[in-house]
This record gives sequence, structure tokens and C-alpha cells, in this order.
Amino acid sequence: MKLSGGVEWAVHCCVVLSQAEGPVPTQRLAEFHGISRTYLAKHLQQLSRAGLVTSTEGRVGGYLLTRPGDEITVLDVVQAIEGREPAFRCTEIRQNGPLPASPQVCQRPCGVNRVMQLAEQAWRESLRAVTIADLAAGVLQDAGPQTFDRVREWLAT
Amino acid sequence: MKLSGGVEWAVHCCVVLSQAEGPVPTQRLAEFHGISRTYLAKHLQQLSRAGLVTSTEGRVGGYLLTRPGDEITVLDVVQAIEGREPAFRCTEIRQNGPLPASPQVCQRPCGVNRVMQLAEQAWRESLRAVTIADLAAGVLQDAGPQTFDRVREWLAT
DNA sequence: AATTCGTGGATGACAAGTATCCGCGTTAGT
DNA sequence: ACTAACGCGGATACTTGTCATCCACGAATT
Ligand code: SF4
Ligand code: SF4
Repeated sequence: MKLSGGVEWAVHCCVVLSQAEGPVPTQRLAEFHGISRTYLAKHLQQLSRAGLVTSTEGRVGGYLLTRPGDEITVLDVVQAIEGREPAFRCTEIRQNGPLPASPQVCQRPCGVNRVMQLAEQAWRESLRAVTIADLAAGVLQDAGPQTFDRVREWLAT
Repeated sequence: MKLSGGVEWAVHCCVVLSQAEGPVPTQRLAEFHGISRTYLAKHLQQLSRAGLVTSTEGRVGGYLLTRPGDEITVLDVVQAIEGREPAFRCTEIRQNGPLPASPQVCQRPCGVNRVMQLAEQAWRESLRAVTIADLAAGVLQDAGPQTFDRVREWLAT
């Protein structure tokens, strides 16, 4: 079980975008984080499709958050990148073999499946409890109060 | 993010083993679930290495649970198959780019990482709360009280 | 018209998961 | 002693998913 590496990129980008004053192009975002521009573009498009971000095309275009940072949860970002498919996918092996479960028993998910989905639910709730704004506040806490001033300054270059 | 399909197999096997009277060979377990014998063998070996299961070699050998079903959690099984690596792995991109985080700031994990690990923790706790015995009880509930009698009967064939 | 930018498709490199096979050592029955 | 049933580990191959790049296109600014 492994999360896509793009999740890390996307979260960081959202934090930066939450502090930006205008549209930020992919080029800038990639440069800032020292990562691949072309590949990051793919992830930003996923954020766009998920409705977390709007894009303005053409020159001086780029990406903007559609909502303020405190209305975007980490879960939103993770699901935009990872998709909404559950990590545990049952293949219904209980229907195989010499003692298959009867069709009516299989109407509803079994205990195994329930436990797994419940655990993923707990995971999602935990991610839902934190917003991009919370993370931005954490950065300020860790790296100093003028951090985002410097970021904005560099972005304006 | 996807869990190995072997998790489903392993959990089912543990439930069966918790109801078995003697060592159950891979052949039987695979047949019972209608799955690949050779591949299941790999997963059972992982359970063995994790200490959830003991193997007796030679004829009339097979696998036995090392502890009663109520002392084996679903988390134990999942981790035996999936490993204990966290799903979110930070690549420290904050150290890249024109405004890298200072080394002393990077001493401890950032907010992003903390949130992710916390969520995984919640996931694990949720899985830890359920035991193989709980699942076995669920099967009894869903499929009828004599279900395991039939299983034992078939196993003895 | 030239430049900057997002979009989507095609493509390839690489890692991980899935699955099979074989040779080996072990054990119980004959 | 011999054989059959079993677990163990390595080697191998197939499939899928992740990671990454490139390009042609349309849109907007200068
Ligand atoms: S018993 Fe549960 S985990 Fe097993 S095959 Fe059925 S739904 Fe899937
Ligand atoms: S800020 Fe957090 S998520 Fe980002 S690179 Fe550092 S540890 Fe990883």
C-alpha cells in the first residue's frame, strides 16, 4: 500500500497557492519545489478536474484556488490525486470453492469488508479534519512569520 | 493507493485456521477459497515469518495459528502481508528550490507529514480493534451456526 | 505575430504486484 | 529404504501501476 508521490507535491502546491496573490503557472510551482515541471502539470490538471483549482490560460495565466485555504481539506487534495477508489477491494472469494456462500448472504458486504471500509473511513476523517490553512499556519510556526512574504516576493519575480 | 489482494486471502485463511482442529496444508486452503495454490503459499509464508502461524513440515503437515483467534487482530494480518512501511513517504521537497527549509527546521517532520502519519495511525487503530475471532463470529451470524461444522467436516475429508 | 500558458493524448522507463515453477529438506506412512 | 505429502526459498515471467517526458493544440497577453 503506497500513496502516489504526487500527493506530497499537490499539498505543497495548494499551500503555496493559498498564499499567492495572483495566478501561479506550473513553471513557477515546479521551480519552487525543485520538481519535474511536466509531471507536476499532470497533477495540477487533476486538481483542476476535482474543482479545487481554476486555471487561466494564455500568457500571465496559471492556477488559483477556487476556495480559501480553510475550506480545502487535505482529504480533498489526496482524493483528487489518488482517486476515490477504496484501497481494499474484495474479490468475493467466499463465493468460490466447495462451500460457497449463498447469493443472499452475499447481498451485503461481509465482516472483513466492513472492517476494512471502516478503517479507511477513519483514515479519511482524520485527513478531513485538517485544512490547507491549518498547514499554512504550521509552516509559519515552524519556519518563521515572514516565510510567506518571501515566497510571495519570489513568486513576483 | 491499493492494498495487496493477498490481504483478503490471508484474512480468510486465518479465520478458517482459527476453526481448524489440526494443521491445514496450503493445498486445502487454496482449494477451499478457489484461489491459486502456489501464490497463496507465498502469503502463508509471510504469515509464518510474522509469527502469526506455525508450519509443520512433512506429510500431514500444514499451518496452525500460534495464538487463539481473539489474540490476532486484523492489523496483524494486514501488516504481515503489506509490510509496515507507511503509505505516505515524504521526499523532502521542502529542501529544494530557491527557498529551501533550513536543516534545523527539517529536524522534525513537517505538518504535512504529521497529518498523514496521524491518519494512518487512525487507520491502524481501527484495524487493531477487530480480531479474527470477531470475524469468525460475524461469519456465524451471517451464514448460520453450523457453518464451521461444515468447514471442519470438509477439511477432514 | 510572438510568447507564455493550460490541456489532453501518446509514449516509454521503471517499479511493484501477481503468478508459476523447480529443487531442496522434512516428515509420516508403507 | 522408499514414496508421497508437505513447507521453504529462489528464479522467472507476466501484468499492472507509477513516474516522467514530449508534442500538438487552443487560449490569452504583449
Ligand atoms: S467474505 Fe468479505 S472479504 Fe471475503 S470475499 Fe466475501 S466480501 Fe470479500
Ligand atoms: S514539508 Fe512535509 S511533506 Fe513537504 S517535503 Fe517536508 S516533510 Fe515532506
